[in-house]
Amino acid sequence: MARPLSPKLSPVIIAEAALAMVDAQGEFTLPALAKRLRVSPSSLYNHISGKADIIELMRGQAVAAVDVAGASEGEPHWAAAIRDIAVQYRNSYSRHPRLIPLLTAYSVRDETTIGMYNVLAERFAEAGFGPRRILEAITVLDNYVLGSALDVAAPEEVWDPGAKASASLRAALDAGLGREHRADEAFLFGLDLIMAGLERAAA
Amino acid sequence: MARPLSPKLSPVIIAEAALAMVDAQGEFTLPALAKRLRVSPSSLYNHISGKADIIELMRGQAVAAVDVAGASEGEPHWAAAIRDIAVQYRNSYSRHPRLIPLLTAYSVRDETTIGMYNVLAERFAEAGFGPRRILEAITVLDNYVLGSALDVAAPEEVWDPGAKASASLRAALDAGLGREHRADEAFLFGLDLIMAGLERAAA
DNA sequence: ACCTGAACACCGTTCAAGT
DNA sequence: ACCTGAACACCGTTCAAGT
Repeated sequence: MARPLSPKLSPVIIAEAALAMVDAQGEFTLPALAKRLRVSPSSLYNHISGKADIIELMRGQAVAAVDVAGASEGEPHWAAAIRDIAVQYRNSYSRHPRLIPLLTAYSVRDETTIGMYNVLAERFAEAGFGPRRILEAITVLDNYVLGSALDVAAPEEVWDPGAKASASLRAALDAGLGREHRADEAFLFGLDLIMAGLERAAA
Repeated sequence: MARPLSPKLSPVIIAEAALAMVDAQGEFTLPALAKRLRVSPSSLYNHISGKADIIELMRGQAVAAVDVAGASEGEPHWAAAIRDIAVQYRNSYSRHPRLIPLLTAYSVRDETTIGMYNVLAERFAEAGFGPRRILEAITVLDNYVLGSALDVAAPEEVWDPGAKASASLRAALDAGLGREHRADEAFLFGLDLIMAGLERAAA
């Protein structure tokens, strides 16, 4: 064996395989990942610096589909452009809900994400917000999107309080739980509350 | 050794020690926890069922200080009561920011948290929301609070895009970053956007 | 009932050796 | 440059043995 003619591995190949494992099982180990790639665990270290590195690669993979440019140029209204980015951002993560808990422990260096912050900042500036308010607005959106993405990842039992539910909570749970798009509808509801508030703040 | 006259351990003792470790180091292992408690690792299993159990105990510990009753009874206006709960809830978590990434992988069975959901549901019903809207509103608040708590936990470098920052983003970062209460102010800004939106939705 | 020590299967990472 | 196999220190959990 040793050194094959064409490499069996690459950062992208590793990230894709790891993401598939996380999607399926909610976690991954280096031995299992190596086995899936028909490779020895130590081989991975020729392409990545450790497990944390793989997690960062998965973040990039998940978010790569976000089209910041489209929202930035095509859309004339700043609020509509920002809303569009938030929706795309959240949808990227909800395609890999079980990845999110792994991401929360690490910081963001992903280019797509930073590109998104850039567009958001420019759009908020265009709306007339000052620097400090811009940082607050981006923070609010980021927090909300990440929290909402976590909601998709959370098991359904999060919302099963057993016998301790009040009548109002019980009715609410019965009305919404198990609905396929429950998390999506709640996300959009809240996003529109936030966007409406930001538009009023701008005026 | 063996069986001391009075037990050296209890779930609360274990949870407190584990929380102290997480606060200090961002993680904990059973061997290290056992060492801190001057006990053998296997002894822990007389009081807890595993590592996941300890994490759930820490969640309860962190959130125990939330006073749902006060907000529920004392406050006449539903929106003010709900806002107060959200603030308390978020503040509990931000006292232990490094705990949050550990929590996100597990579901909630904590009594305080469920009690909080109950009060929220009742208050929203009082405001005239229907069951489905109630579930959405609680979801929105929960997502936002958790996302905001994560923001406290995140290292400051999350917001360091290096040379890739646009002028608007750069200015925003300079204006806000490093400010002691940056995360708190952003949280309150967004919370008030959401609450204002909910009040308009109720009317 | 509660603690111990030995044991198990596993993990992430390093490194000399091979081509 | 890239893969292997052996090795290391460590982890979470189980369980028979002790009192």
